[in-house]
Amino acid sequence: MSRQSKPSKIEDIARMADVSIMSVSRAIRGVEGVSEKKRAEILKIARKMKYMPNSAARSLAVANSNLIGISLPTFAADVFAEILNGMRQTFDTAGYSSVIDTTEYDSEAELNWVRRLLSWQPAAIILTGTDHHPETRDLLKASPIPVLEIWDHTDDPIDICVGIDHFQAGQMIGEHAVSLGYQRPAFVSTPRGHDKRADARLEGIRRVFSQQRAAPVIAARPPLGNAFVTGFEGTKTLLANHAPDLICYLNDHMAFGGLMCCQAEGLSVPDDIGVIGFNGLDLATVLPIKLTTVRTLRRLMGITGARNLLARINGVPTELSKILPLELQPGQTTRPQTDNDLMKKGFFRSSQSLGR
Amino acid sequence: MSRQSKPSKIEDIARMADVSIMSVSRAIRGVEGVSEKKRAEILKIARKMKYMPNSAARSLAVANSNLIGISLPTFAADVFAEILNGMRQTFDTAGYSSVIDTTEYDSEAELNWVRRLLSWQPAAIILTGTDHHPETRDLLKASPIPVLEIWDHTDDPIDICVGIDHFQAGQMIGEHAVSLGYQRPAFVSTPRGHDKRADARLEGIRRVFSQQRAAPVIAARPPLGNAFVTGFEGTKTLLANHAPDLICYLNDHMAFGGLMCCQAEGLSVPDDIGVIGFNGLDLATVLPIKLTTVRTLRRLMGITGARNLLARINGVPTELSKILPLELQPGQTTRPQTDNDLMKKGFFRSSQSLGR
DNA sequence: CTGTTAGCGCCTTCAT
DNA sequence: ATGAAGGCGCTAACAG
Repeated sequence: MSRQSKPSKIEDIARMADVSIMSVSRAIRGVEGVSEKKRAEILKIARKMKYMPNSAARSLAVANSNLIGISLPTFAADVFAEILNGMRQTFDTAGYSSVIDTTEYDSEAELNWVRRLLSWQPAAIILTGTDHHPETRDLLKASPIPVLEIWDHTDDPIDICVGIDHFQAGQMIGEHAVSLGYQRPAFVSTPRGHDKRADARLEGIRRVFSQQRAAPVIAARPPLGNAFVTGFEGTKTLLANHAPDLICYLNDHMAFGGLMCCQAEGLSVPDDIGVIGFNGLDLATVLPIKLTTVRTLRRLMGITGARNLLARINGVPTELSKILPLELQPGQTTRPQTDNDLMKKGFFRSSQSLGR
Repeated sequence: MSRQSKPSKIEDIARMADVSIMSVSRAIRGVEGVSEKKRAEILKIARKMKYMPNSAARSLAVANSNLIGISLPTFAADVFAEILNGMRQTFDTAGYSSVIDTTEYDSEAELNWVRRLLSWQPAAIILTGTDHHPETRDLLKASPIPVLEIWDHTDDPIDICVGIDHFQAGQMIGEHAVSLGYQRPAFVSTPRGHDKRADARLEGIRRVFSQQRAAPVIAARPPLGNAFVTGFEGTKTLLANHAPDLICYLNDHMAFGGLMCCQAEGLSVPDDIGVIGFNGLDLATVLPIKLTTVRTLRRLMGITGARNLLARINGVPTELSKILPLELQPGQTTRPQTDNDLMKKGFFRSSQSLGR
């Protein structure tokens, strides 16, 4: 096939339309400074000549671009896919393109990617979490580029952030578990230090159990892998070495793997053991029993983050730090909260009235 | 915070190092033409001055970039995430950045994205499937940019392709089902025309059943949504209106939703009804019974595609069209193939000996 | 090995 | 409303 000899540039169009280069530039960008008549004609000719702008040239001239960099830990988790979806839609309609990176939870990799991305003078950069390589922070702090940190929350963001409070999420789970009377909780997570948010949630649970029950929380840390599988395997080793009456999971996928393991081990949920997930994924809606979990507003998070970031790009003031609410969703994988109901009604008091 | 006054450029470094701009350019790019002594010194100064290259300027000068565009239907499917992972790793280490798009199965959206992307003179473009807007094809055919079509297969790719034969996959499922003696098959899919690959697989199943059993295949097409949920819902309406003895699913996630539905409806799998998935996802490994499915090599597909594409970018000859193998994995969600085993041993013959 | 020259395609600025 | 001149930062191509 005849591969296009040479793409046309605005100069070619200017020559064809018998106008100056500037008129073409203005016409194409849609800025004022050309009569409507001229503009229409120029655009017609541009279309006929299959004109395609050169973003590099434009970017060089204006010292920025319509690229937005997005760094995620991984694609292998619906959670980030959903956040991403919410953002991409917003950016896409605003004319931005997404340069995406997956760090696999490696801050060095993130740093290298940020470096490469900055060379494109992107319109903005989005990072997952608030835990980055110090040089990444320095680099971004020193640049005029808007930065959004998403999913986690901090009082000291690089620029702006939208997320949830993972420690509080852990506390929420802990409070609920305590209110249901659980005594020997466990948490199936990822390798230590791998995911700061996971660690924060575990700390939240621990805080509550240590304060209100003086009980430890056993942490199981299966090796990395598919979430369903790590949930399954983590539970298996956990049950082999301990006798928890409740297992909390890093997320719903792992909780599902855990449920399958309990079933395989002949344990009945919630009679023999309780299970709590995290995120409130759609997966849970098809299960025969409703999963106790914490609902996170992932899509909203993506949309909110994108909106705030766009505002910042356009110089409009916006909230620098936004925390999204969490909602504990009691299900059938934990024991019913009869006692708790009674307590609420004031029949008797328990340790619950102590905490927080 | 003091936001960097003005990023340094190679000219600044040249001045500092007391050499010409070109020496700096060569030193930084790592090309020959500078003495090692000079290079070392230049790099040291560059680091000290926190030099950061300007990709737009480079791109403008050399008329290409190290951006690679990747278009996927959606993130909401592990399948594409896995393919993407395989690719990204390869590209990343080769120094490319990924500009990613999700079309949500809309060819117009894909076209618009391709247009925007082309303005960056990317090193390559990757599209999912072989079914595109005609203008997308024209645009890409006319450009000198390498194009990879992935996941599906065609004899007439835009440029090169790596994928599987979805029609053959359907036939594989059909053959297996026929060999197990199923008579009233159904297929739970997506809305008609939404996903060409889904349609191709259905056709493959239909071909086999019509040839070897003169039996139709009922197609259920639940509205779009979460795969687990659509699998569940599609099965529900299917069972309300028909009495299939086998349900094939678009993918393992939907098959899982279907299994949950069967359970909810009081049907025993595989005694009352058979279930076949697609892809061989890790999810299946944690289920109490092994899912009958077709294994696809998604990660390999990503890696192979990336490798071939890199070769093409570098002008090295590579295979233009690669089909990856499929493997039917018999599981416990379809009835055991005793009869079939007997047939293999030659005890008696059946319609099986007719086809193919 | 080193430096000079002349763009790459577009946009800002300043004339008219 | 229109156009001319100059530059964005970098790199081929050529000259020493």
